[in-house]
Amino acid sequence: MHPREGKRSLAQPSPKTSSHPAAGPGEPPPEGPALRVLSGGALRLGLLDRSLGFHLRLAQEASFAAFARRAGRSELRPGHFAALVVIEAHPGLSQTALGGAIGRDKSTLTPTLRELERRGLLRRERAAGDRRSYALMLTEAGREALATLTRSAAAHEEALDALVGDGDRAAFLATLRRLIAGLEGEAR
Amino acid sequence: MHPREGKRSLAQPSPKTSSHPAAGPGEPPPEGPALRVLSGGALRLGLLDRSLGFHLRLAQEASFAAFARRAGRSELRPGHFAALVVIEAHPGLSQTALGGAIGRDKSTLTPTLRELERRGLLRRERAAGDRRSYALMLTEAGREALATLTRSAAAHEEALDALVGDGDRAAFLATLRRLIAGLEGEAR
DNA sequence: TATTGTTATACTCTATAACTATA
DNA sequence: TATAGTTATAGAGTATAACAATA
Repeated sequence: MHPREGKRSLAQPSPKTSSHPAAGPGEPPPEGPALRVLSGGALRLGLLDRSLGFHLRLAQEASFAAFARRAGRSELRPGHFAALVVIEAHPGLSQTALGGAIGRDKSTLTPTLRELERRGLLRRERAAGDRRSYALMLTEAGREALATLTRSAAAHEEALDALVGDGDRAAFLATLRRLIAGLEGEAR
Repeated sequence: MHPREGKRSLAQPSPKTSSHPAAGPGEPPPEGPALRVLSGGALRLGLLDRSLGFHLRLAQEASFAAFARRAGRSELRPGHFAALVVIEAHPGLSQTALGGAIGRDKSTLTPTLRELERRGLLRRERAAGDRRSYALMLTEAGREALATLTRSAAAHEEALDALVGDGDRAAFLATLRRLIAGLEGEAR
């Protein structure tokens, strides 16, 4: 597929927003680069064969790829989708607040929001109390675009559920949440 | 921190190497952008709250971040680590083969390998039978650097194991593998 | 002074295309 | 002609810094 796919840019450890892990200078053995060696079955990697982190990485990439296949060719990229989701959930929020929610600097959102506005998917109104900020809200077209995207997402989720298995879904989700919470706690 | 951390670049659907999922034009709702809303606890996202794909994404990012914290400040980035791992496992392989294994174009590896060579971590010898290609192999320093990185990785794995729990580790890993295999199969 | 959003810049990662030297 | 590796170029995503308008 395309260039820039779901790679994970790993950078040095620096203080970033928060979520995106960037790889510090160290490096992410388990998550590291997208070693599809294991999955592809071409070459084998000793150490990584049993690594949870590595498999978590592969599973996430595979899931991401599968979603991308289903979503098809809309021109909405991930950043757009994220913005739509959060704005729908929190109509009226500011650009800075949105950035905080999805872990992006406000300057990063400027082109994204402008594009969504250009397409008529969102409206920006100067906030009543503070005329420096904009109150973001979806237009009807924006809600529709999000709904379409959401349907693709639902199909994707069904595929994941089928692979995980009904009996294991709850446990699997619980384990993921445990990892998320535990690792975030470790970070602080 | 630094700019560019571990972001995930999502691009449009174009023909890429292969593994990296890149987000097609559609978009990856679940995996999409790094919505740390859920985790951070700031805002809430309706639909994504129960999404396996989304949690997979968050868990992977958290794991990645945790690894980066442990790995510390070596100057080896993810791409470097990946190359070292694969070369150690397959001494003598060519640059093109390495690229295939980790899902990167050969042109992408040129600077990475040059850097590793410059640091004395790997040697490139013209292949005996085919003088167009190089046979890649780690130097003693390269093996040591990899060992250090591996130790960080091991500590990271222990942390993950602890969070997952002894009783669930096998099941969790099995589920991840099922997802990986199932989604890859779906791709073909 | 501090904050919101915009603009100008810069940087990483990755890719495609074209080029050189082999095959 | 086809392949290995290199170089040139491009593009996506993100960030920091500086600026204007507003608090």
